[in-house]
Amino acid sequence: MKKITMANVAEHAGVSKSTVSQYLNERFHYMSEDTKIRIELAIKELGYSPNSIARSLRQKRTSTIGVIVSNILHDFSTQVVRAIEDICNENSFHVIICNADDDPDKEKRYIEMLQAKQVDGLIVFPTSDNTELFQELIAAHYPLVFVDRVIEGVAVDVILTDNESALRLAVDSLVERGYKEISLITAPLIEHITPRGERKDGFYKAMNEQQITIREDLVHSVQLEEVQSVLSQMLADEVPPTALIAGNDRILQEILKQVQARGISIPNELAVLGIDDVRFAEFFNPPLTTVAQPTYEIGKKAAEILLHKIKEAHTNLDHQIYRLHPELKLRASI
Amino acid sequence: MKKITMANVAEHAGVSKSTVSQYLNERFHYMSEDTKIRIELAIKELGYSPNSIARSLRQKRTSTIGVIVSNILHDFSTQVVRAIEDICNENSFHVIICNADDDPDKEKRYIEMLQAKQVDGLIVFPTSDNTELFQELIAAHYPLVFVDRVIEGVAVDVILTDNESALRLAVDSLVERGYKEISLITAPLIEHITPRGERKDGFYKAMNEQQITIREDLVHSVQLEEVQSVLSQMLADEVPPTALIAGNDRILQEILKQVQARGISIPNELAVLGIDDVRFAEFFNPPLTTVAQPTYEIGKKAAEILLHKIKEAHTNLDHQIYRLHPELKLRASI
DNA sequence: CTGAAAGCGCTTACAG
DNA sequence: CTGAAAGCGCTTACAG
Repeated sequence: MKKITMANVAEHAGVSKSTVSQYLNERFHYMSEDTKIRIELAIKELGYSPNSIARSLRQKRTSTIGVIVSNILHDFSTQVVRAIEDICNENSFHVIICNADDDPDKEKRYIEMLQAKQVDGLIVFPTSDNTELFQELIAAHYPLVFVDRVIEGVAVDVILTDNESALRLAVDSLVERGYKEISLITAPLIEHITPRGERKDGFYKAMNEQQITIREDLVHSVQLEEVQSVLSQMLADEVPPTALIAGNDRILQEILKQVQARGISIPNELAVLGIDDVRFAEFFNPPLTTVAQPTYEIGKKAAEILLHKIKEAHTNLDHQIYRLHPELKLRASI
Repeated sequence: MKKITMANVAEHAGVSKSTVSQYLNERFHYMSEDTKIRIELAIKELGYSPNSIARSLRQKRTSTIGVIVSNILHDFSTQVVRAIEDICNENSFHVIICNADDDPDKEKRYIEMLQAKQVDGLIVFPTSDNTELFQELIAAHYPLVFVDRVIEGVAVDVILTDNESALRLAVDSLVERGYKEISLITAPLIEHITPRGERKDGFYKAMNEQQITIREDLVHSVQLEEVQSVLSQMLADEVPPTALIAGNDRILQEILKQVQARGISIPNELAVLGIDDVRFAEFFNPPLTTVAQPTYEIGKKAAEILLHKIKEAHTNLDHQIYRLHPELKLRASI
């Protein structure tokens, strides 16, 4: 079966390619009913389907956007992506998803790949090492939106959780219940990744507001692999923490592994509160109290802003940081 | 910033477009060192990046494959997709992922969209209502591979878990531990979806081999929303089940919700075994025994077969069903 | 109301 | 060793 092209349809219907093209693009202004029917029939009989590659080349747009997530293993990413897809579907846009695995080189290659594929715009959960590349894109008025992370020196719209609020919700709900020896474990700060820093800052602020003494030995920013040992160490302390805040879903999982292995009873022996409303929170034993990020809203907003930029003839360079509000999911682990 | 094209580079370097194209495609056979350097420089100075849309139009291939998953909410899908991406990356292929949400219409639209985008091949977790469309693709020698589901009348390679083995592993491990009142809950069979049917068949076979009487009132194929009521009903029975097999990850979650709500103790009051090694199995309380599908191997095999077909000049129509072996993850819930 | 022609940015056989 | 020319399958201004 050879590929059927517009030329074949035109010939079969006895009209010109231009007319077929008009038909496909629903520009029926002056088209006679007869022509319309003949083209419709020809398309059906030949089983024609248009080549959008050719169309994109000519039109210089692809109706496709690219999404580069920093790490697809976080539930946060999948949920945000889901929302982006919904909004794009509604607007007849397609989405290509790439996973940078928190690797700036991979991120760079994906940006180049997506540019080569002529996507109309980009939503990125950025790493912090491609600042220059991002600046170039912005200088070229290329539609770009960041999610989750603010990069210094990159003047672009960013949509993220209000991380300080998230930690205030967490700390306040623990303090209300009388917890004082509160520990926070986040991923490493060295990489200057926004949520981590903001969550730590938020933690300090909220603790101060509650006038709880912060014990520096209970605040850790470590790699996933180190969570276990940091935790063992803290639990072996003379005055161990009575409550634990997990900075994200994967840290929470590490914590729960140890809780399980040691048979620690939640919340009697240790209260556990996670940032990110993991899927198993509801039916875990006990059900886990979490702070849910507004993932759907973040994805929705990011897609809406990006599509708006794409539709504008000339993207203006205004930009803004949108902090969306998290929600406490009070369950039984604190 | 205007888009730089190959013509600009050629002019800047003082050579023809053909030569630039040769350079980009690393056909250096006869190219003088001088020319090479001039082109290299021109590319850098102008910040040129090739337009792969134009390239694809000319070459009639995109080095991109499409993947249509039946339902992205299953961990199974994400894991298989991850493997597909890895293999494609290694082979410089790109992947466009679409989620059909178990909706044949959506599936059809995605197939058409991906065809329009001229993807070089398709990996599909098929619904059973687009038989004709699939047959057309095959008749046209279009590279196609199915994952997870066999569709009657569609002669194509299928990669899936050996579902009968999966249920034999499940049943045998329960029987070994003395369980006799074993219940199975799967998703509805009406849709003729392979794993569901095979798992049920596998259950019957394994139970017979073990010479355990099958109680039909403990075998259910129901919608996700009905899992709760079916379960309540069974547990209220005079002789309630002592062990429960969840046909997939989402059914398992429904079961665990009820277990949690009623404070049922696992495995003392009820043993629970899930098909699909969910991420929380390891640190759940108690850790959950599961049968893990060989997700990575399935994705890898599917991608390898598809890429092989794409590289063959003329796809032959041989086809085969590959059943890959599942693995029992023995933990503490049985 | 419809068609001929140019052009999107590449690649590739062919000529020299 | 390099270039001129044709063509991939569309869209679009323009002419009639």
